[in-house]
Amino acid sequence: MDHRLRKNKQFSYLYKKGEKFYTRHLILFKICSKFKNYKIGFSVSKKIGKANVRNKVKRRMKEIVRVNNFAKDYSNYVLMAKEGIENLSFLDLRKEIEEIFNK
RNA sequence: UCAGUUAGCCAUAUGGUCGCAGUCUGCUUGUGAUGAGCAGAGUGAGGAAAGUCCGAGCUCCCAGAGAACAAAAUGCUAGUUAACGACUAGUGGAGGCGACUCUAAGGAAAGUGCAACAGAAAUAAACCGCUUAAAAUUAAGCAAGGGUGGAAAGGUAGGGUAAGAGCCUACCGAGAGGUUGGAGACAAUCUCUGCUCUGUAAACCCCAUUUGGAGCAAGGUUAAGUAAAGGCAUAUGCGUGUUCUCUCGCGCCUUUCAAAAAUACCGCUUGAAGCUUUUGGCGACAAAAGUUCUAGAUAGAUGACCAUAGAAUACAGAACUCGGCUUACAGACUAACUGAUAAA
RNA sequence: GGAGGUUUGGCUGAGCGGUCGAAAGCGGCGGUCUUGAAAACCGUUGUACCUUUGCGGGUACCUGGGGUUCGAAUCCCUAAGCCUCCG
Repeated sequence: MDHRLRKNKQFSYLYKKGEKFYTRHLILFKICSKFKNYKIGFSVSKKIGKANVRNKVKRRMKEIVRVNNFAKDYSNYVLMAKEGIENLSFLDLRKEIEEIFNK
């Protein structure tokens, strides 16, 4: 099963209609899905850093969500990174993602 | 040993657990169509992948040929290259004790422009001066010294003179001509000319050489329109820098709407390719033989944890593909050479 | 990925290689007016370093670094930041 969001349309739909949660370095958009499946997309803007930094942040977020299985409900998510996230360690990032999914 | 110069090379490795993206094979299954799932095998970022500063391939547009103009680029010589504004070897110039490094390096006597302020004067000659005569003014001669400036009529020394001056001589510099060496840039040397003619071309320009435009978001396949509206207009129009000539073709341009539609597939990775050896060349590089196939995504693939070794913690992530240039960078290693000190 | 533009004082924004630390406006500060404020009018106003008891004076700075030129905000090279566009 594919659990990634890939279409530009789906992203803009979530940005418009989704429910928002904030922490210091993250924003989470959430909306209920009509299928019995969850999907999650990751967004890291150019403000965060150069290409290799952005890739690293995205990989870490993917890894954390996959290992800890945070996204359980049948919903669609977009996890957006804010400035400053590139300086967090792996463990700090995990704490923060845990926090935002508990909200 | 210390300080340096140049060239090259590496850019963590090995093992384990979970996970990602293509490819191939096998099995299962499905759609209007492309497919989807599981298992196994094997592959998976860089020296700069970056900046996009040059040059090419490739694709589309420009109807074909010729001429002129415009615009842009390059600028010592010879070579290398598919090509280049790159590279190599040299020449001239600048820097360094040296190894060596840097160099947008054609033309100012084709023409035009500009040179603020200062200074008497800026391409031009007399402010302070010097000398002689006369006597406090003037006349004649001079350009050595002072001062201004980035630049002031070749420089230094000697002779000469009323004072001076290439006025004369020697050396240096400059120009013209010859000879020799070199493929050439140019170098060496000889003779002649006492030798006015600033700087700027990274101002216009002149000379020589080169260049059609856009870029893979190019463009194509499937599917889907002989859709609608407006403007110009039947050759005096349009045809990708402009103009002209000949041949030729055709209506041309703009806007809006529709479809899963910035979609699916192709383009997409075998290429002026890499590696090894030999030969030619001072070198850039070329030729031959053998050998290898080694990313191809499209919200965009490499991460997390543990162990061992360790100097490796930097800069940094392919997006059609090559050749360069430029910029960023923790460090490790190798070779050759230079200077200083010490010892033999 | 590709193509282009731009950067000048606290902000906006002119600027012919020389009189330019730089026009003009907004803003700030001081004054006039007012019981007080606003508006209006008048004046003034960049930063850093050095020097001076102070007034004042000098040097550097037009995104950073080089170069051409006697002289650069302006011309050339190079790097950085910001902005726009694409079937």
